[in-house]
Amino acid sequence: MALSFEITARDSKSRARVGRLAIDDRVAETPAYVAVATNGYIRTVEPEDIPRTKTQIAIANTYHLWRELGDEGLESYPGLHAGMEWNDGIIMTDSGGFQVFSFGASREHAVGKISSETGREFRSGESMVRVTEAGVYFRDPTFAGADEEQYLDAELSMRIQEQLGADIIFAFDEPSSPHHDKAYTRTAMERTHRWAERSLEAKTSEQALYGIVQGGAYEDLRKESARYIGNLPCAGFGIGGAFSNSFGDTHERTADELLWTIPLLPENKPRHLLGIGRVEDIFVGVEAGIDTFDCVIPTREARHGALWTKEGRLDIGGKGKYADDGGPIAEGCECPTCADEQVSRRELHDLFRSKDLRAGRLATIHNLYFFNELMERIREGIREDNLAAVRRAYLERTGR
RNA sequence: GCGCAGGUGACAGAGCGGUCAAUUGUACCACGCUGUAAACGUGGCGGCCUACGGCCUACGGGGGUUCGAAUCCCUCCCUGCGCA
Repeated sequence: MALSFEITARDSKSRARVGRLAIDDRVAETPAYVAVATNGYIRTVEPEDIPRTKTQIAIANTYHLWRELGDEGLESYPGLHAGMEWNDGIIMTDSGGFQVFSFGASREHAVGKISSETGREFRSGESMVRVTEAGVYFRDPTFAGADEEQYLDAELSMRIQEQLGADIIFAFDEPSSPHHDKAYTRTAMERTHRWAERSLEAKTSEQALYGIVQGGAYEDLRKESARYIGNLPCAGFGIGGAFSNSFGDTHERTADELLWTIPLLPENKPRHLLGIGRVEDIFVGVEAGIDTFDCVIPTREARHGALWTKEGRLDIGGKGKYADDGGPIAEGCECPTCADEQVSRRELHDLFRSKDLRAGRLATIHNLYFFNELMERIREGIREDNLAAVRRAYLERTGR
């Protein structure tokens, strides 16, 4: 099993490129959108739906699968391709590094909320993780085991990722947080570098390992991290700790971070932007030279009733006006939901309102298709050296 | 006709002398979601106003008791169940 990456076209006005990412006979054309399948499946969607959404790559999560399956469950896990009943696509696993942030720093400034799943109230302002040089302790009441704390480090992350059997795996990292100052951001970045070395060292499989660049919003740190990680013998590179306009950040800042980082990474290896993004973000990333993106937006927002179109995001599940709208979700959309099942805005709205589980599936299929089609258009745009036309087609009507 | 139980905001359903414009859920409205503790979360939800405060109208109708009533009493109307 070996990753190959071939650049087949370039944009003359930006760093955008078209590529062919292959792992054995699994192939993805890039730039590509990666569907998020945290727990080893894309929520609400059936295995047979995946190819119909033009999805080429999916990403599952080490931490959440470990939490769900436990050590024993992992022993007998048949692997993600079997688990997802999806043999043709490329599958990645995130290392669990993001949970260091989402259970940690992101909670420290978060607004309190209640999980309806567990009925448990999680107070904001309390980190649930303890980061040490060796690894991270998670205080997670929803963990399969009954232990007070769960310990995860680079070596264990590699072992779990090997058991999960994705094609591409990520180094264990500590994402930078917009809540941290420069000194801590440096500390986390340097730790991430050491953990990347340990991840490479610990890996025994043939899986392609991506190192992760951190460094937050600081130019010197980003560059330092890109040089460091870029020099490691990784199959590809992830760029982490980018939040676009979340957490008070901006698209411009994301663009800056990418522009500092990417020129320092090997030209002929794939680059993945972790956790981003929305349509505007995709253009920013592609033009900066990103090859793959993963983001929960298409799937999560679909379940929340929001449908993505060239007119922008429509709150079909939430807005009463769609009860009287018999039109298609998106004019001319060729997705299975719109073209095959011919679901109207009204029908979808009614399904959401009646809490019908089919709503999430239909919406998820549409959104995934929408983003995958966007990527297809972007590839065409780069090949034709007219990315601007694609940008116009997607962003003009939303005023971005 | 008699007996019993009830009539509370769009609906369901708490409250049972003051801290009640009234708990909670649903519905509805607005907003949010970026390596998924999210098929979810936050806020609003009688009207009016020179709105971190005030005024009015409100707990089936009417009338009482009381400094004060959604809460107690009388009466009328209505609903459900039981007996005729």
